[in-house]
Amino acid sequence: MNSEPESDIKREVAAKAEARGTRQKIVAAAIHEFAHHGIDGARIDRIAKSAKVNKAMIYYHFDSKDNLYLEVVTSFYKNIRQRAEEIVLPSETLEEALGALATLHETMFASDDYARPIMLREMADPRPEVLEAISAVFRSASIPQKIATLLGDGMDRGEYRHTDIHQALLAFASMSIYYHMVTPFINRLLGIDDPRQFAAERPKVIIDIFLNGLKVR
Amino acid sequence: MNSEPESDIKREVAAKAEARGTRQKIVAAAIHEFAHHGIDGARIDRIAKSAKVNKAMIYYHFDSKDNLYLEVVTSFYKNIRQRAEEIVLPSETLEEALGALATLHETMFASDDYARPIMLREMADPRPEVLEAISAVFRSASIPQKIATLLGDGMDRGEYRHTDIHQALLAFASMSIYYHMVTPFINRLLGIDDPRQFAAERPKVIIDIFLNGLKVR
Amino acid sequence: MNSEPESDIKREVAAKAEARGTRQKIVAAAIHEFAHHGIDGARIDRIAKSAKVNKAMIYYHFDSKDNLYLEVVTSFYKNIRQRAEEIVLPSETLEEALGALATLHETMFASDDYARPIMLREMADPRPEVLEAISAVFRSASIPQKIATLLGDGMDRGEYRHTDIHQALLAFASMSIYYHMVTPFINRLLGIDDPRQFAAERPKVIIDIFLNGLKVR
Amino acid sequence: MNSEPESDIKREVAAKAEARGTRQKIVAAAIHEFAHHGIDGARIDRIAKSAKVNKAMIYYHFDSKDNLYLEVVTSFYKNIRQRAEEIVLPSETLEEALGALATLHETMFASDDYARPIMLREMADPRPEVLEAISAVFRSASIPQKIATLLGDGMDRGEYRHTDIHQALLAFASMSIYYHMVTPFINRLLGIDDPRQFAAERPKVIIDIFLNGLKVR
DNA sequence: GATGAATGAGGTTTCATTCAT
DNA sequence: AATGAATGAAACCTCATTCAT
Repeated sequence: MNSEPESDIKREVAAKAEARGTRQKIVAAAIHEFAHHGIDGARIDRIAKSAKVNKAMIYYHFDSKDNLYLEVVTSFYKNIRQRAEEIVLPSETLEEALGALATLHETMFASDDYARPIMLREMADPRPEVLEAISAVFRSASIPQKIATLLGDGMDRGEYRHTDIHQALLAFASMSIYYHMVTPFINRLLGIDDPRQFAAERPKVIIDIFLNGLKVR
Repeated sequence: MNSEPESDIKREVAAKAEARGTRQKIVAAAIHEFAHHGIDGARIDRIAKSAKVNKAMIYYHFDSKDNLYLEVVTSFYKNIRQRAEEIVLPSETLEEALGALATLHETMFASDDYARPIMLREMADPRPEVLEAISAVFRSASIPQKIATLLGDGMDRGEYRHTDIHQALLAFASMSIYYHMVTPFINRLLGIDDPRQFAAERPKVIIDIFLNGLKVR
Repeated sequence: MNSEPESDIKREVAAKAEARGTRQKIVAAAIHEFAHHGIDGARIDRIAKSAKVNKAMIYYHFDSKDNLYLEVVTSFYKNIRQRAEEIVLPSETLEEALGALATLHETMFASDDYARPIMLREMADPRPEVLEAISAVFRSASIPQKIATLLGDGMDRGEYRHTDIHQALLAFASMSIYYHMVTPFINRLLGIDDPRQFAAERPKVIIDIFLNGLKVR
Repeated sequence: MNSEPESDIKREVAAKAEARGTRQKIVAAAIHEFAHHGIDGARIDRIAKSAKVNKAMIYYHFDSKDNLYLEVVTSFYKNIRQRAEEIVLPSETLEEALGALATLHETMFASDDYARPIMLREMADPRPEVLEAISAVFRSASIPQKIATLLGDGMDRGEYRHTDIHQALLAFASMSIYYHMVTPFINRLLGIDDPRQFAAERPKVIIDIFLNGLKVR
C-alpha cells in the first residue's frame, strides 16, 4: 500500500540508467565493427555479441543498421568536433595557427583507431550528411579561416608571396593530414620504424617548409 | 587449306579470344562494382548482370568473390604501374622530378573514377598483398628514389637546407596526392567550382612552395 | 500472483518448449530425409518444408547441414542405445543371452524404418564419430561381453568346443543382424513372402544352430 | 590420291581404341567416386579430373550421371558375376559347397575397395534394377541352389536335422558375408588387429559351426 | 572424339529485421 | 527493456548438362 509510485520512479530511473548503458555498449561495439568492416561488412550479430546485448535491442534503440551507422558516425564526429573546439587558437602568429591545425589533425586521429578507417571509407563513398558533418568540424574549428586570414594579411604586408589562398591552405593541410590518414601504408613504403617519433617531428618540419616556401626572400 | 591442325589453332584462338572477352567484361564490371560498393557491398549478381555474363561464369573464371576482388585489384595496380613506368623521368633537375611525381599521381587518379574509391578502401583495411602491390607501383616508378637522391645531393651542395629526407619526400607527396584522394570533400569544403583548373594549377604551386621551402636563403 | 519473476519463468518455459518443439520437428524431418537420401542427397529445403519450419531455423538451431546430420545421427544412436540398455539381460544361460542379443538387433531395426538405411550408409563411409557411437551401443549393452563370458565358461567346462571367441561371437551376431540389415534384398532373393514370420522364427533357428554347432558331442 | 580410305580406317580404329581407353578411364574414376561418395555425393567434375578426361566426354559416352552410375554399377556386378562363375563348384560334399560360397563372398569383396561401399549404398536405397543384378550374381553362381540341394538331401538322409532351408542357407550366408560388409566396424568393435588373418580363419570356423549345428547327434 | 566456355536451375547459407513473451 | 525464436529475401556458390568449335 505504500510506495508503489516511488518504486516505479526508481525502476524508471534504473531502467534509464541501464538503457543508457545499453546504448553506450552498442555504440562502442558498433564503432569498432564499422571501422573494421565498413557498413556493408558490419554484422549486427557481431555488434550484439561484442556488446553483450540482445540483437533485438539494437533495433529497439536504433531502428535499423543504417540508422545505427549514422548515429554512430555523427556522434563520432561530434566527439571530434568537440575536441577540435577545445584546441585553443593561441596567439596571433601564422606559425602558431599552423601548429594548431597540425594538433587538430593529430587529435582527430590519435584518439582512437577508428577515425582513420571510418573517415577513409566515408571519403570513398561520401554521403552528403557525413561530408557535411566533417566539413562542420573544420569550419567550427575556425582554424582554417584564421590561417587564411593571417596568410592573406602576410601577403598584403609583403611578407609572403602572393599565392592562391586555397592552394596554399590545402598544401599545408595535406602535409599535415595525409600521413595520419595512410599511416600503415607510408610506414611500410618508407620503412619507418618508429611512427610515433616520425609523427612527433613532423609538425615542425612541415611548418618550416610551408612558411619558408611562401616567404618573400 | 583445310588442314586440321590449322583449324585447331583457329579454334583455340577464337575460344581464347572469347574467353578473354568474357574475363574482361567481368573485370570491367567488377571494378565498377567494387569501387562503388567495396568488397562487402559488391554483389555478384550485379556484376554478372552489368557484364552481361552468366553468374556462374564469374566462378568459372575467378573461383570466388574474394578472389575476383583480388585479381581485379591487383590487375588494376599492374595497370597503374605500367602507366607509371611510362612516365619518363625527364632530366636532371629536382623540379622536373617533382613534376614527374605530380604527373604520376595525376595519372593514377585521372585514368578513371575507380582509383580513388578503391585505394581509399584498401587503405581503410589494408591487405598485405595489396599494400605490397601499391608499394611496388611507387618503387618501380623509381621517381621517389630519384627525388630523394637529387634532394640529398642538393643538401650536400648547400643548395637545400638539411632536412630529413623521408619527411621532405612525404611532404611533397602529400601535397601532390591528397587532393586527388579526397577531391569531392575538398571541393565541397573549400567551395571549389572548377576542380579541373584547380588541379591543373596545383603542381606549379606545390613545387614552388616545396623548393622555396627547402632552399637556403 | 502476478510477480514478475514467476511470469519470467513461465515465459522461458514456454519459449523453451516451443524451441524444443521446433528442434524436434526438424530432427524428425531430418532423420526421414537423411535415411531416404543420405547426407548428400538430402535437401535442407525439403527438411524445412516437411517440418513446417522456416529454412533459416535449421541453421539457427543446427548451424549447418553437416552438423544437423551429425546431431541427428548421434541422437538416433543415443536413442537406440537407451532402448538397448532397457533390454534386461535375463538369466544365466547362454541361450538366454543369445536371445537377448537377437532381441536387441530386432529392437534396433524394428523401431522405425530409418535404422537400416542410416546404418548402412554410415558403414559405407564410416565417420569415426559415428562408428564410435555405434560401438558404444553394443559395449554399453554389455550383452556381447556376457555372451563371451558364458561361452568361455562353457568351453572351460568342456561343454562347448574350443573356438576363437571373437569368431564365434561374430558368427552369431552375423546370423542375427544380417537379415535385418538387408531385409529387402534377402526377401527378394529368397522369395520370402512373409518377412514378419520369417523374422519371428529366426532367433530360435539361429540359436539352435549356434549352440549345437559349438556343443561337444 | 592413294590410301585415304585406308587412313580413314586407321583413324577410326585408332579413334575406337582411344575411345575405349577414354571410356575405361572414366569408368575407373567413376567407380572410385561413386564408392566414396555415393551417387548424390559424386561429382562429375571430380570424375573427369581424376580420369584426366574432358567433362563433356563423360556425357558424350554416358549421357547422364545417372546413366554413368548405372553402367558403372552393372558392369561392376557383371565383373563380379563373371568371377563368381569361375569359382568351380567342386565336388559333391556340402562342406565343399559351403567353402565355395565363402570363397565367392571373399572374391566379391577382396577384389577391390569399392564393392563394400557400393553394395552397402545400394542396400540402403535399393533400386530394383540393381537388386536384380545382385540377385543374378547369386543365382547364376548356382552355389546357393547346390547348397540347398545338398542340405535338403542330407536332411532326407537323416544326416541333418530338419530345418527351414531358407533359414539355414541364410544363416550360413550371413556368417560368411557379414564380416566382409562391415569389416572396418567389426575390426574396431572387436579390436581385431590382423583382419587378413581373421578373415582367412573364418571359413573353417563357420563351416564347422554350421555343419555341426545341423548334424543329427 | 575432344575441348573450354557457357548455362540455368537450384543448393546451402546469411542476414537484417520482427515477433511473442 | 529484454530475450530467444522466427522470418523472408537474397547472397554466394555449385553442378549437371549443353554448346561451339
